Amino acid sequence: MEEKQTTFKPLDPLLHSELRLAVMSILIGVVEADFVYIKSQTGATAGNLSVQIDKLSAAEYIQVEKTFKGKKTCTLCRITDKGRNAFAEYVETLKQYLQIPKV
Amino acid sequence: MEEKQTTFKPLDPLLHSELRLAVMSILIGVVEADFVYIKSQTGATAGNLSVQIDKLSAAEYIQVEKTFKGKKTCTLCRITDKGRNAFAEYVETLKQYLQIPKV
DNA sequence: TAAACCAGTTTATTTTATAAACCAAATATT
DNA sequence: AATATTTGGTTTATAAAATAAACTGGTTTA
Repeated sequence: MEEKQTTFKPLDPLLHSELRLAVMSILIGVVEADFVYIKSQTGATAGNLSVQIDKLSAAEYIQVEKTFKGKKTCTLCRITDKGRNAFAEYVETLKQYLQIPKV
Repeated sequence: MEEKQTTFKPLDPLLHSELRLAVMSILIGVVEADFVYIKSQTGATAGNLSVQIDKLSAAEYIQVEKTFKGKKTCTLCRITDKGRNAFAEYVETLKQYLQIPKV
């Protein structure tokens, strides 16, 4: 019987992405944020952001609501409980890699 | 004049990789480690590890020395000062994303 | 001496990230 | 009023990355 990977817990690939992590980082601190705001804060292109938001949404880490701001469309994002938990776990896992003591 | 990406500093792409980060995490804590040990600690395949070690080596984040252990070849790795600095900076940058206060 | 094994490397494949091109609606321009 | 421009995105094509499969050269074992 073979022993497996004792040391490093795998990192959630959905969160281990610069842009998706930045999006989650923003959303964890606010009630909600819209596409335009997230775009400005991250400096991402609209296309890239759109794709990454879709992925986070498909995983149910965030919830996306399409509304209007006056006459303009507005894409609102909120983190879900699942997303919050995943983020917290990602942070704890990463601490092992970064040699940062837990809590 | 346009304002750019105020909030998130870019993450060093060489370190923002699960396996390369694990390798650096190991090497930061020891004087040196060999290929076989790193492989066992990370659970990586030999091929993948070989490629990632090459990349870290090409960036001079680590130094690779080919020696022998008895009659067997032995690939020794050590972190460099450049690697140590890059790792430290990566950790600090990441803290922003993870909402962990700096020092 | 051939079969299996060890320590890796090289190459091919899959996955991922990213930007370019596009679209519909709203607003501004002549 | 027609047309040009901007806004808020989505879709698609391309570039880059991660990863495993296949391979190599030497070593031990049967």
